[in-house]
Amino acid sequence: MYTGEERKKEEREHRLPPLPKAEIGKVVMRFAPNPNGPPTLGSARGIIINGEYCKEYKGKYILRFDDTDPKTKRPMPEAYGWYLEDFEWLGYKPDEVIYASKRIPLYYEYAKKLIELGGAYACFCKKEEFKKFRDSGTPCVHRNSSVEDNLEVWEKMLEGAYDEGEVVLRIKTDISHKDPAVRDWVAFRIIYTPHPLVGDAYCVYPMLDFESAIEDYLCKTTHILRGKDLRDSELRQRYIYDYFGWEYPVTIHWGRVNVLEFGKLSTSLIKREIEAGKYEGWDDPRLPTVRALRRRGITAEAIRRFYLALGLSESEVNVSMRSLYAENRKIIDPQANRYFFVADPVEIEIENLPEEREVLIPKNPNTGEKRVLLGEKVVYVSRDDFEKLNGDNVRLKDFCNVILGKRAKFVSYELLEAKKGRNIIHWLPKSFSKKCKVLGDRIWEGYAERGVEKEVGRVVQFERFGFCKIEKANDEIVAIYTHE
RNA sequence: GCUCCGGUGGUGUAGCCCGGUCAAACAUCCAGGCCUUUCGAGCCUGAGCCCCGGGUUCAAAUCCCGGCCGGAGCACCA
Repeated sequence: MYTGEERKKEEREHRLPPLPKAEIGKVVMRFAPNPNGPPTLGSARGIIINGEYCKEYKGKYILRFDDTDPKTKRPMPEAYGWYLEDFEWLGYKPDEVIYASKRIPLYYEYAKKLIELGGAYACFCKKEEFKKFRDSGTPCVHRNSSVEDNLEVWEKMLEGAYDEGEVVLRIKTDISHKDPAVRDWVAFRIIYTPHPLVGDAYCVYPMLDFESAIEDYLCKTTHILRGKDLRDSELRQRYIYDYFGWEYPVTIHWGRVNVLEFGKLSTSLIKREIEAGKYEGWDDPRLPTVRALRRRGITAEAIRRFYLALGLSESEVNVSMRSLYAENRKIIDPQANRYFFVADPVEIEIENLPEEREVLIPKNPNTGEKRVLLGEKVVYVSRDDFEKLNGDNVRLKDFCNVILGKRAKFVSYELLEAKKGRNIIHWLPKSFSKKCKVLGDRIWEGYAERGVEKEVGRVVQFERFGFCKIEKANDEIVAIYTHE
C-alpha cells in the first residue's frame, strides 16, 4: 500500500515532460531499429520513451525495421523476431510493423518524383572524389545534369546496368550549406549482396535518411524521438519535405548513454565477440542485451523506471548499472524468497552439538512464509566467512552459536549470545544440500538449500550473497547472478 | 578543420523558455547512527553542486557575448 506521500514521489520521479504539439488520440510515433542484432539496453530507451508517450497520448505506435543495408549492417533474420519479442516484454504492443525492405518500390516512386522535381541527381563521382566537393562546398559536374538524363540513369540503375559504387542518387540540397553533413547527401546506392528478407529482388537500396523521410510521411508520424546521433538527419530530410511540400514531424533528441560497466559496446562489436567465442550468445548474462537482462532476472519495469528517470536530456550521460539494479531491487526484493547458498564451501563439524534440530527460517519476510532447515553436526559455510571469522564466536543464522573452525565448538543455541549483526553467517546441512553453480562475472560453485529447485524461472535472494535467477535444476542447480 | 548540441553535488535528474519565492530540490552513491537472527530491506542524521570570465539588471543557475571542457555529425552505416 502506498501512502499519499509515496505516490506523489513516485509520480514526480517518473513523469515525462509533456510532448510538444501533441493531441490525445492523434499522436503517431515509431521506433525504427536496424535488426542487425537483438535489442540492447540502448535500444530499450527508444522503445520505452516512444512507447510511454504513445500510451500517454493514446497514440499509434509503429515498429519499423530500417533494414535497407544488406551489406555493411546486414540484418539478422532472427533479430526481427527478437525485436517483436523484447518489444512486448518491455510492455509495448506495436500497432503496426513495417519492414522497409519490403517497401522498396514505394521509395523508388518518390525518388522518381524527386528527380522530376529537380531535387535529386545521379552522381558518378567516386566517394573520395565527392568528399572533396563536399568539403569545399562546390558542385560536381553531375549536379547540372538534365532531368531527362537523371531519369535515364536512374532507370538503368534499377535495371542493374551499373556496378556497385559506380553511381548514386543524391539529394540536391545546398552544396555550400554551412554544415557539411547536409551537402548533397546520398539517397540511393547500388548493392548486389542479396538481402536476407527480399533476396536479390533489388539492387538499388535507399539510405536511412531517404527511407525514413518517406516512411515518416506515409505513416503520418507526428513525433520523432531518438538519439542525438541522428540529429543531422532532420536537416537532411527537410530538403525532401520541402521539395514535396510536406510538414516535418516534431523531433526530440536525447543524448548518448554511457553505461559504465559496458563501455562502448556496439551491436557489431558484440557480434564479433560472440563469433570469437568470448560470449556464449546474445543472451550471455554478461551482455547488455535486453534478452540477457531478462535472463538475469532484471524486470522490464526496472528498465522502464530507469529510463523514465533519465528523461529526455540532451546531454550525454554516464550511468552505472547500479542505478538499474537499485530500481530492480525495489521490485524483486519484496517478492523474492530467501535461501542459503554457500559459495566455495568449507565443511565443518560441530563437536559436542547436543542435538540435531530443525530450524524454521523466514522464507519470505513479506508473506511470513517459513522454510525448514536441519541443524546437524556437519555443515558447510562459505570459504569467505570461514577465513574471515575462523576462531570467532559466530552465529549460524537461526541455528546455533559456535567457535568457528574445521572442528567447531558448540557454544549455545541462544541468539542473545551472538553479537547482533556482524557475525551472523549462513550455512547448510551437509545431508541435504544441492550442488549449485552461479553464473555471473565469475562462476561460483557451491551448495544451495533444498527447496531452491522449485524456484526455476524465478528470482530468489541467496542471503548475504545476492539475488539470483534460478535457471535450471537437474542434477545441479544453475543460477544466474542478478545483482546484489 | 567545418557544423550542431550540451556543461547543476561522486552519479543521474528538476529548475533555465516566462530573471527575484533557488545561499538550489529529488533520487542514488558516500559517512555516521537506529532497527533487524542477511553484509538485504526500512528509518534518521551528515557531507557534497549551478564550468570559467565578462556584460545586461535593483536582482542571473536562469538573458547576452567570449572562452574552456565534453559529445555527436561531416559514410555509397543505421
